[in-house]
Amino acid sequence: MKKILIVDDEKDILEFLSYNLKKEGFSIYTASDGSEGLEKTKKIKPDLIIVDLMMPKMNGIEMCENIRNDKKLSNVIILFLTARSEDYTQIAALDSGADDFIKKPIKPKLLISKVKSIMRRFSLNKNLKNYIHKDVELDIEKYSVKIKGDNIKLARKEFDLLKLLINQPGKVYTREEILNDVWGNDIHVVDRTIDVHINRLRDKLGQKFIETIKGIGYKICE
Amino acid sequence: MKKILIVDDEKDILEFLSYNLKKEGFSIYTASDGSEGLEKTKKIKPDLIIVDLMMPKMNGIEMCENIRNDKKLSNVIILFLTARSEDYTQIAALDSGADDFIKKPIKPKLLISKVKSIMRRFSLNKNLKNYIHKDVELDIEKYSVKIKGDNIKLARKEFDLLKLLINQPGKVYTREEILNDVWGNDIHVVDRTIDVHINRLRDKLGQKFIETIKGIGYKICE
DNA sequence: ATTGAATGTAAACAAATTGTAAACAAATTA
DNA sequence: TAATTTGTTTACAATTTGTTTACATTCAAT
Repeated sequence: MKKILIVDDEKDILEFLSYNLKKEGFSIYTASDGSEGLEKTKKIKPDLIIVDLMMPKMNGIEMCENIRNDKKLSNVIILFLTARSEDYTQIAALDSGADDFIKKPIKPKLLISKVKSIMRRFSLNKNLKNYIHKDVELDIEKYSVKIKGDNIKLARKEFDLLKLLINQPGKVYTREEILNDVWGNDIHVVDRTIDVHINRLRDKLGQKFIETIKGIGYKICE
Repeated sequence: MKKILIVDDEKDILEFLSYNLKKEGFSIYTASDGSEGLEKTKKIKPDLIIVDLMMPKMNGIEMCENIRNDKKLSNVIILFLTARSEDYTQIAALDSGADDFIKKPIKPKLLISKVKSIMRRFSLNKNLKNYIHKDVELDIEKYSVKIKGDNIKLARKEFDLLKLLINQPGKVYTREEILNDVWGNDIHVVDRTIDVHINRLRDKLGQKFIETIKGIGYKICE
């Protein structure tokens, strides 16, 4: 289910947006200022953020810039809420990294169709995501892996395995999960095979990158 | 005088674009949704259409498809307005016949130079596009390839294959993608054929120009 | 500390993928 | 039509990748 983070200092607006978007089946998270918004963005990794331009403390623009400067977060979509009186010229000049704008007062129907259409289009190229964790960077489209900027070579199974694990660093993947994801439908392979590939990954990525959880499976160290 | 039709549901953006383009001497027409845009396209026959991808009702892509399917209108140039972080090389809009993209937030100077340059390009020649990567230069119109300025001769399939790959150096193209793009609709060819052509390309362009990603496909080295 | 299950690891082997040359077919050109 | 170029298939070699196995090591529970 798609996650949406809403950042606004006005409770009314938070509730209004939450209500309308929940109804459409999104999972909604909220924050009441920019710094809280940034924190939650890192923790929750939402698919889309709706943020008010005018907030006390860290404002929306700052938050937006912070997110765009963080490679790990750079895939998120950001929509700005703007006051009616602000004209497009001013907003365009900001160039803070927002994807689009929604004008107050917010009309539910418009909001929802806007959110849905942008989600739809972004989800089309979702499988072209890049993952970055610690020194390791992997580019799905280029099938390339970098450590501290240097390219290394992974075999296909190694790449697929890493791609799965790095999806959620810290999450333990059981052997069963791994087999289902990496080896797919009819698995005609002993599960110890995984261990060997993990081993080879460790040789290439460093021994401490992947942790063994005895009796359960493997995970990428946070 | 060149006619431009702008299609967007947001009044602000319509005004913003109108103002900036009128100043440059274009005649501007506007529409606020896809269906109105389609109507006006038929009536006015603009030289260029700027359309927002994010619209409720008939969206930009639909409108674009409608226009491209109408032979009488098919010469018009279409520019899409897209959200900032969308990867425009991937979105479906490309297939629907868009010619180029403008990212939000729109900066007046960029907008104008883009509009002018694309008008110029199209008035000269419809699809004159050249690719240059490293020492290799290919001229689509002349069907010619140069290495360090020296002409070399490629067979047609070799040229088409190179043209595809060089589109996005670094991106891995699977055999399936290559077959679809280079061999087209009904493919009656074994995919090993690709290997042979890759091989011949390597003979002519140097061994290190194209890289094999085992189990996946081929890509041009960055 | 002992024990036993789980995991690490190297080596051997199997399978898959790709490189390459050669033969032939199809298309193009003279 | 003949000659030449281009495209395709095929066979086999070379290489890479994937899997299993056997044995070593680790770890946690007793």
